Amino acid sequence: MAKNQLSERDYLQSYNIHNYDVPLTSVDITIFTVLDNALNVLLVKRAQHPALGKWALPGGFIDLKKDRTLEHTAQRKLKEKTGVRTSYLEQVASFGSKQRDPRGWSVTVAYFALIDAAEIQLTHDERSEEVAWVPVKKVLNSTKLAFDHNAILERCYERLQGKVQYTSLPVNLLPEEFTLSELQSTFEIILDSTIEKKSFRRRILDADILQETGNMRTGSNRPAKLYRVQNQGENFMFSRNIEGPR
Amino acid sequence: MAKNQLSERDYLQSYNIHNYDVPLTSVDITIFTVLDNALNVLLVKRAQHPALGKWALPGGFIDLKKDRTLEHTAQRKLKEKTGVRTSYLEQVASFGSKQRDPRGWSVTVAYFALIDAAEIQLTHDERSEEVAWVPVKKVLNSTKLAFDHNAILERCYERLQGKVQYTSLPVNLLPEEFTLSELQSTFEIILDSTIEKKSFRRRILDADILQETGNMRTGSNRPAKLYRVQNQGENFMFSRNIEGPR
DNA sequence: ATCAAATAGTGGCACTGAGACACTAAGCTG
DNA sequence: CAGCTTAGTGTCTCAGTGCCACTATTTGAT
Repeated sequence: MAKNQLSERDYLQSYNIHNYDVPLTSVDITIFTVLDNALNVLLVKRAQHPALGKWALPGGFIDLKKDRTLEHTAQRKLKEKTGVRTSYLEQVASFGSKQRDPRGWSVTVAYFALIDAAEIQLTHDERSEEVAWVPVKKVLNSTKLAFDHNAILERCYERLQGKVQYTSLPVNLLPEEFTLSELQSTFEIILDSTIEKKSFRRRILDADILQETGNMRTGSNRPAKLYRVQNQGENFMFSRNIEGPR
Repeated sequence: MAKNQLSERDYLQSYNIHNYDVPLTSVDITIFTVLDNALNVLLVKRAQHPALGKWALPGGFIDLKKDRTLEHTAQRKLKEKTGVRTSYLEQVASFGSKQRDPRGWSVTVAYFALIDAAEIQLTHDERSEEVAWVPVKKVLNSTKLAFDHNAILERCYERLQGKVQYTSLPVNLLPEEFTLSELQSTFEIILDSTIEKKSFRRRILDADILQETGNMRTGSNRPAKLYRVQNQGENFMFSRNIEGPR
């Protein structure tokens, strides 16, 4: 073939993506937080076609100029909605099909993020989209999101629940200092089940994830030790699944 | 904005993807098999620019006409190289950046597949690419694959090793009937470590994944019971990690 | 002061599943 | 029949967890 006799340079010179049929490619983020003892997710009300007026996960197209990597795109989206820069961010899966977007074949790369709601205020962004925290349960039970965002949310939720079985991910939903009870409660909210106190404490403490800050949380009863994450934030493994008492 | 006063129909009518800067989007597959007591991966020698002449994971662009979903694209690629239709196929992650492809911003969705090498013969395909099984270890140690395919392979390998800790995935690398020793050996090859025989058998058997076929594998010593997968193939969970003896 | 309520945190036993490893079982070969 | 090889088992130990009752420390009401 003639093509193969071209040098790579000449080939690249003559290459023009606009000559090909390519899918739309975007990034969507499921941003979780804990609010009022429930796991919430950040939704935006679409201010543009398609699916105008519907609630959706925040997301959008890759900016070929500004974004260097997919993760960068995700971080940019996160920042636009929440103002948060540092946060736990993990790629979950990509969803692509001919059907999922009325504009045609499209692919979206889904991420999930964990943030401490207390630290941020939602950003009504320039396109004046509404932004809101909504309980995950409520969304899954009764909200029809734009595109296939229900399916994406479900997958992110599954992933979160799955990882919480054997990692300390939930620390990312709390402020820097927290008590073991607060942490346990966060685990319970995500797993939607109770955890036996002693087992939980043993596991967390034995895993050497946390370090005492020396401070105490005081309230209307016995004060509790405050902890912070040990090894610069990253998640850490346990040896077994967590199960609640029968 | 005027745009918001359009009906969705009019908006879609006027929408043309060629007016936007979009990334290239493709699908790549890491096809694993066990050959000569080693985990092998299928590589193709690129017959086209870019990276002409380099070894790469099989993959390619989404066919917007023929492919209905990403998974369909992956299956098509798998079929083109191996002729295999049914096989374990799992999406691993997407890799996207400005740098990874010299043609510009590109995203690839990586899958991995497990097949029984005995059942297939490699297809020297129409573009006359060379196709070969190569030991994973060898590739990771000493082969510079095209694009970021080394990183993709590593991630797929990690995912495989990870899942083998708590699922019965390796059954997908074996023929329909197999002995427990063969299965154990497959686990060991993937994990690159030995597993204690009794523990392995207890776990697999207690997990209720397998069913005896009634047949025996005979050889130059005591015959072994043959098993097949119980519940139509899907993987199944164990309760703990597998660890080799010290 | 004292006591109750509430949450923090611990002691300690039972159970389960995995590691270890020696043992038995059943075929083949010479 | 002895000896090799691989299949498959018996059983002890040990670690991590479930369970649940117990102690500890605070606030606030009486």
